Amino acid sequence: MTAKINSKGRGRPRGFDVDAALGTAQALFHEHGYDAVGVAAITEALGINPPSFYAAFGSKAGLFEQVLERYSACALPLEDILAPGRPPAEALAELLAAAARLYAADPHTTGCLVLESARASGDPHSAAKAQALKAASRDYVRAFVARTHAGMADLVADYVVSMMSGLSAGAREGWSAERLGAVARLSAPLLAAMLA
Amino acid sequence: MTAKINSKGRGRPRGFDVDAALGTAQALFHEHGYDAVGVAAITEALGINPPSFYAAFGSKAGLFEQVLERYSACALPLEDILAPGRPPAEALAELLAAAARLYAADPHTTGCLVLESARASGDPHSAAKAQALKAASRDYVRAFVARTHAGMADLVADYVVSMMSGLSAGAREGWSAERLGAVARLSAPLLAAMLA
DNA sequence: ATGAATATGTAATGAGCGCTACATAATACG
DNA sequence: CGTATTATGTAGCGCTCATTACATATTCAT
Repeated sequence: MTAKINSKGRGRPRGFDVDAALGTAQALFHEHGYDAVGVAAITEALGINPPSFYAAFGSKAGLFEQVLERYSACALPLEDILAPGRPPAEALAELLAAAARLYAADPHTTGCLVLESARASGDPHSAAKAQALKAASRDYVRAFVARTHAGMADLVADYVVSMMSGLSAGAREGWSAERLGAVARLSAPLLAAMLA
Repeated sequence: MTAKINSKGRGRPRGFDVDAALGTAQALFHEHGYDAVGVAAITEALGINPPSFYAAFGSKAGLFEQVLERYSACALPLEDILAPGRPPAEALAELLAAAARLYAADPHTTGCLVLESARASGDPHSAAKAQALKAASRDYVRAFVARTHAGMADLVADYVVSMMSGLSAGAREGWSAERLGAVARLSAPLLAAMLA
């Protein structure tokens, strides 16, 4: 096993910034999808050659998993929006509003990378990883609701995740942030009624 | 231009049923997606060779367009459910319920073929066709609502289409018809309030 | 029968895919 | 210094993809 203490090894130093490369790859995957982005496109965007790519990331699927985790870690701050003790209806309404804002923020990276990657296209292993991350987010919502409204937790979590998937699909077709926000806002009274 | 009067031409008769082949291709595309289904898989499933395939359908993209139109024509009877004169809130609620039922009816062909194909993956022309069909359905919903509630038509149509996309995404991950139906049913009071 | 028209089977084409051998360059340790 | 270690550049691997030449088979019209 390679120890991979990257900071200062013995050999030739790496000629490119790995973190910046992850960001570039994330943008490419987000804009065009996993299947449509080839290794050649990534190496060309990074100004490197295939061997450097494989030495750093192992494989295209491996890079994509890193990108997925990087995205889901900092894209939407679930921990902040769904803070324990907060009125659940209000928190979930803001979650949908934040999603609508985020999904249409950059016209090059519309929608949610995780939700849009959770399809059975191309590599099944990568799609399974995205589906696992989506399920984890759903469980996070479910647990947040269950603290105050145990009986409604599953149903509410399914509804919120479904609406987020719908917002992501709309964003991918070019719907504006205002248009998505208007749709997201419709769920607020519904959530308030369910979580009275 | 080839006249294409297929019924009785002069040459050698076709050795397979074109309509049945369209159905087989529809099932393959629906289960695995456009990119994941190669021409080889289709010809093998049909028991024919590539030249017969191209003589009958022109290209993979051309076949997919035919499949998309075939699906959107008979998958969900919009004209019946959204019959003019029907109470709009009730009709739209049934539309969502019917979608939930349809999307999880066959475990091999989950979700909506049109909505799931409306992503920018692989061939951009095919994705554009699916997006056009999705937009057409949205406009159909919009026109139905506008007959009685002109001011709410756009917003309601966006909401309904977004929820259908969310239901389709859930179906693709194996959610049962009951689970999808429970989510769909939540929108009924919301629609009733909007279209009072 | 003869020829025009259409479909089929065999086999291959060029392009792109993810990925890798191999030699070379650049660094750290002894 | 020499040597081990790591990264890079060049070039190409085997594979799958959608698509097609080409000759052959089967039908209709004359």
